Amino acid sequence: MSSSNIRRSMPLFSIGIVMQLTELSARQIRYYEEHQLITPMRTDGNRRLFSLNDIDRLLEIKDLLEQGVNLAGIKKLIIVNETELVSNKPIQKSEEIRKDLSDGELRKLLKSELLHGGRHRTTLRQGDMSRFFH
Amino acid sequence: MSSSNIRRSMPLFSIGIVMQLTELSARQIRYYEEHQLITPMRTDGNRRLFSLNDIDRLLEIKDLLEQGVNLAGIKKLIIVNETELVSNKPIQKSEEIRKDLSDGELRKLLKSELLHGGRHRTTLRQGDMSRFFH
DNA sequence: ATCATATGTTACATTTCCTAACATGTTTTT
DNA sequence: AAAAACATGTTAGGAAATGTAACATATGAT
Repeated sequence: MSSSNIRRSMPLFSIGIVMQLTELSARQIRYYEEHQLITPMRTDGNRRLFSLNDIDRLLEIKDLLEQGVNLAGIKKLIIVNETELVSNKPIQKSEEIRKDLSDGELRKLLKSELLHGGRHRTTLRQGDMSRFFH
Repeated sequence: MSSSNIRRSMPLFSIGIVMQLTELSARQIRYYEEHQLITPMRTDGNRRLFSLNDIDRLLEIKDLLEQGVNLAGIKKLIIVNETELVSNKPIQKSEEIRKDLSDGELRKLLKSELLHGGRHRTTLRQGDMSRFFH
């Protein structure tokens, strides 16, 4: 870790200062911590201590919230950004959760669809069709 | 544009078929279009026609929604992904919207904070402090 | 041409997420 | 010790995503 990163992650600020710097309420700041968007250090007396990275993160959160993004989305965006910055590599296309449909099933559906203009009731699971159209 | 991309963006499917393939309601699909997450073609009679790209996009939307991301967040994530895929370059750090604080103002605050442990009431706009800690 | 079905649009009802407000106890400062 | 700042918990209110329903238009089959 570079010396600048060490400095930027050094716990420095109380929540009161962070409130002023970010114009967020204490409630909001704690709420974002509760949802693991920031993880400030703690003093012996259990007070939060925020680093410059925490503050930047909070400003980014505030920015995205004002654009209507919710916490779940912000979390993903932050992770993407960090992965980017670290690896400098393209992001892995959103997890391939799509359940597979057998080639046969899907070909039949498509053929039927294209021929008849579709008037059937087959219940289908979601599937990625990219294999069929290169 | 490659021939495969042409094929993947060819308008093929009615909303009924897309409902089956994605297990989304028509209401949902139209809602996502309303919020410009997809832009299917239209027939002369104003019926929607979806491409394979539209379907993949819808599956991605469904996936992210199930993970709790709202539409604003999905829009940003999709844009990020597409930018990635096209440029294959790291993403630009989320727009530098942060209003500047004069160096003097901020230095004064930090000094006061570090020295006194902060007991002041200055109203501050949000600012990026990275200039002060390299 | 007619009929049945799919789709389009619009409006209202319902549920979940984020914020605000308050209460209470603990730590820190002076 | 008294005051200020902070921690945690609970509660209530407003906005977003979806369901549902009503009615009009388009499409395809016979």
